[in-house]
Amino acid sequence: MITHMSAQQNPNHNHLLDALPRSIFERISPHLELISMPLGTVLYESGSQLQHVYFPTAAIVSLQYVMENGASAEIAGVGNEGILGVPIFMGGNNMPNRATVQTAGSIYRLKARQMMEEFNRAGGRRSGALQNLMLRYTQALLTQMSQTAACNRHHSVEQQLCRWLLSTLDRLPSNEMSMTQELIASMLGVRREGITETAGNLQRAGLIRYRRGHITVLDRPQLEACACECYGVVKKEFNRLLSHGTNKTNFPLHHRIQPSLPHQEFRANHP
Amino acid sequence: MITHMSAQQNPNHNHLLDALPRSIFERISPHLELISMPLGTVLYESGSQLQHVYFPTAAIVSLQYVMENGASAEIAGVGNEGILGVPIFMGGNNMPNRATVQTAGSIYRLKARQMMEEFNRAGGRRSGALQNLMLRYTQALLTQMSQTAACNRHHSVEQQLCRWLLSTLDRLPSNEMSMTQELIASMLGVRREGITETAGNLQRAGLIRYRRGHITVLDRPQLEACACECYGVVKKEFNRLLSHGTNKTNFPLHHRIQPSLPHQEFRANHP
DNA sequence: GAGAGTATGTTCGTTAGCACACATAAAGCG
DNA sequence: CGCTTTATGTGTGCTAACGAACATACTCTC
Repeated sequence: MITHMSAQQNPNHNHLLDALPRSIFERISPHLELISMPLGTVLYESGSQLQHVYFPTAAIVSLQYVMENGASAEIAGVGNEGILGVPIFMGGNNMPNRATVQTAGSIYRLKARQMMEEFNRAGGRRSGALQNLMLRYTQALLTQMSQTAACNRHHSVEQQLCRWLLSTLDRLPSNEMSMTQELIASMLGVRREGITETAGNLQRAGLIRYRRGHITVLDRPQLEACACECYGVVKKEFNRLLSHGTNKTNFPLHHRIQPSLPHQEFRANHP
Repeated sequence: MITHMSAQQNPNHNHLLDALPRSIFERISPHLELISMPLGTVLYESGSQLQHVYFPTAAIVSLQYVMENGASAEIAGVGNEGILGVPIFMGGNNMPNRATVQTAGSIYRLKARQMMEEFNRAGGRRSGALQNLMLRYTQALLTQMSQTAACNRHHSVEQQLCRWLLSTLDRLPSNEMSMTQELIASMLGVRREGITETAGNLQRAGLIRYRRGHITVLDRPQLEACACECYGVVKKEFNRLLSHGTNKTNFPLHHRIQPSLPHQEFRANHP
């Protein structure tokens, strides 16, 4: 169990938990278990019965879809800004996704029963604060997924790599991440060689530096300029939907320069 | 307003509305407005304030993301199995998507206020039936979006075209749809020429037949064989999450035989 | 500090899908 | 009915990303 601390320095915190009203937090905190999650842990598999929701603190978890032929693609990432196990309170219990730990760290775990009890605790005609927060997070997740869909359709590997690095960076305490190119490739659903080449370009341009299994972001603004719009869109939605009360979920969006090459249009839909 | 009819023959029905308990349905039905939606109507734009939720009956609406450069991609489709305006009850009010009518037809409209009133109407510790249903639908939507993301990453235009035809077919009363290749291309976010070529192949193989603006599905099982797994995964999730009580949302995967209904012609050019 | 294990670099041929530029033909409309 | 609009058909490069098969080099462990 943890106390409701304001300490942003505390590494063991999750923005959703932090955003809960004190009264609610105090009710559930005795049931929170802090668990250490090594890289590669599978929190749940496609179709498995979910028993818990998880609130990552330092850990980052990747939601991926694994295809019949074994290929995979990341659908969304979840770090200290979010929660895993959304289908528990949405009513479907599970989803055809796998949740894999992409960055080791600790996670708070809460039993499905306790979660549901609080989720359904309503004050008369109005829904409770936890329900409210969870639904808003779920909407942000919807945006993240839909943006991933559009991004996978239209953006280059380079743009996507930049986007991915930035969103991972936002969930980390420093500007260095422990991450192999192979792992990134499997997240983005592209070839490892493609990442090697692209990362090489970024390094030569001075945006990042890497050595065997570690990547350091050197020039964040430039990285944002190279990323596709998707990064900013998702970030803005998370801020809009989840910054309230404590400002902990409110990340500033760095200056986004837009050199974007004038693409020709795809013939928009119904003019 | 409509009455709570069991008539599956009635063209003006929406599976979510049909699945509501009679008592709830009777409360909201006086507020339902049936509106005719021509092709190309934009129900809402990215970032606009949503005022209503919409329950399609014969109409099919496409949720798309429109990129900065004008390119677009369909994120999810919504027909008589669903609802539009999910962000209203999720708490975010809007989303960075556009909702465009892809197949003309009628839609029930309900004011946001009425929707919220019923959504938050809870019986003590338990959430109401409407909330329950809406959250389950939203989870199905999550699955649809995540599947679109994975599909955009890994599957060929042919597989995607088959998937798209099938899921559109599921929402139509007959096996013919009024649809130009240009429109399909913009939905899938690919070039029109790519659709022309692929559709030509499918026609030559006898799976479909088409003429200027109309496509008829001739061999559904074959089409399913050519589609990627995504079609089945999404369909199964919708069935799992939304077939309850009345069996109206429960489509069998194969052989969906339906008496041809007279469906209105509409102008192929956009308003 | 040497070797094993694994991460990264590089190459070459292949392909799906793109961009552009048209030709043709079917509806719709006056 | 002929004319215009719009949907579809085709062709010719072109490029990003793929697949496979390697060569190199870092690090961790023993």
